[in-house]
Amino acid sequence: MDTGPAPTRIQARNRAAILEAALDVFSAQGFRGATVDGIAAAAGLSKPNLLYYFPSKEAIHDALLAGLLDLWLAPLRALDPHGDPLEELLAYVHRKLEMSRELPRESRLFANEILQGAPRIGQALEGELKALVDEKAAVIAGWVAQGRIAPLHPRHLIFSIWSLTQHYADFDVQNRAVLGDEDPFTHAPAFVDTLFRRLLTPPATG
Amino acid sequence: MDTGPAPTRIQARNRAAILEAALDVFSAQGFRGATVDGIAAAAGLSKPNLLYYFPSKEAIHDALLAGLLDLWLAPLRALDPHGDPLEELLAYVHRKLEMSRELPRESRLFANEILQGAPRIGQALEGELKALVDEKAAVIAGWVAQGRIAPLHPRHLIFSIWSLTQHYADFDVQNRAVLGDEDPFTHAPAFVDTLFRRLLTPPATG
DNA sequence: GTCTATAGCCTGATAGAC
DNA sequence: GTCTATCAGGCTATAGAC
Repeated sequence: MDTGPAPTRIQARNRAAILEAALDVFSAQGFRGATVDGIAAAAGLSKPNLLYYFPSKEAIHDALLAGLLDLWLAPLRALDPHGDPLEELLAYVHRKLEMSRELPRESRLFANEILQGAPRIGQALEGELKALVDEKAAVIAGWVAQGRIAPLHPRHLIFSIWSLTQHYADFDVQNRAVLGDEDPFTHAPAFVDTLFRRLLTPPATG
Repeated sequence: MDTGPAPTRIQARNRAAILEAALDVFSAQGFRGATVDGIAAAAGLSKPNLLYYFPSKEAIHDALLAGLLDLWLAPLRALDPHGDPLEELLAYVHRKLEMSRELPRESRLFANEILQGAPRIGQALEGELKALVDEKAAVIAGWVAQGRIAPLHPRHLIFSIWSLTQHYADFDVQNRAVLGDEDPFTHAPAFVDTLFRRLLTPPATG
């Protein structure tokens, strides 16, 4: 009854520790910069032991990216076509900014992958990502057509939300160098709120 | 008269070819992902011949980054305190966007370095970059105080200009995946122009 | 100045004892 | 399941001929 292939508690724990350590290392050093030894050390395992759980370095990386995409798209997926346009979009912006604060390693892992030409998730970008953006861009275009938000290019609006919010994770080192003692996240929420409020609010008719 | 250490025409040409090739390779694969062999092949030289011109792989990378920082800061440096605020800032935005279009490799080289914690240019960020941003942020704060542009956090404004414009270089693959056949740069200038115009224009007084 | 050949190191992955 | 020991390949850099 206990000799089957059911995953042990230890197995689950070690797999999780490996993925956690790998996220640390891959996001900070990129795929090529990372070493299996480094990941194993960070996970508290020996190198061969790590390779008992994952067949290769690439398999660890793939497992991370596969789990990441859904997490990354969730906030956009949550954009409600039947909600108030300005509220929905601002809520999306704030969720994304919160993710940059809480999950900067995930953001950097993603940025590393895109920056180097998306060799491992290019297909997902053209498939899953494009489909979702198409769907939500149509919603935004509808809001524009109804005059409920100011006129703008829906897909570039989405790009601007991605770039502004993820910048606070991906370029954190630079932001801190410029700001000195001030934490970048102290004023970021108010700033992006102001920016998108002014961008999206249609001019008062009269 | 020709036995001195004066650099030959061939020397200058080969050095330039190496830096050009290195920019290709480093920006696409990161420092660790790049190989000296790959750079040498792209430059049309043998590996030992390349190492005759630069003592090490790191020396090539350093030479690239050193030449890059001034180029990268030039548009912000050109912001004229005595010009029209909205015009000056929009001109800055468009210069940066133009650089993303014309020099995407430089943008990606920089992004790779920042993303991985700026191990090689951290000092320049806290020195040269911070000093320039401090200076220009004071100019922007003055414009805000005079009511010539809408109130906002000057340094976060600068962050937003960086992130929005550089996004078109660094995340180009993703943008193209989402847009399909449409070139990202077709509508980018109009979009960022609209965005910053709405952000910066003070509400009409009445 | 440019090449071939190679030294020496690092790294991903495996063998095999326990 | 976990370890020590090690292989095999790829990499940076150098030696030495031309």
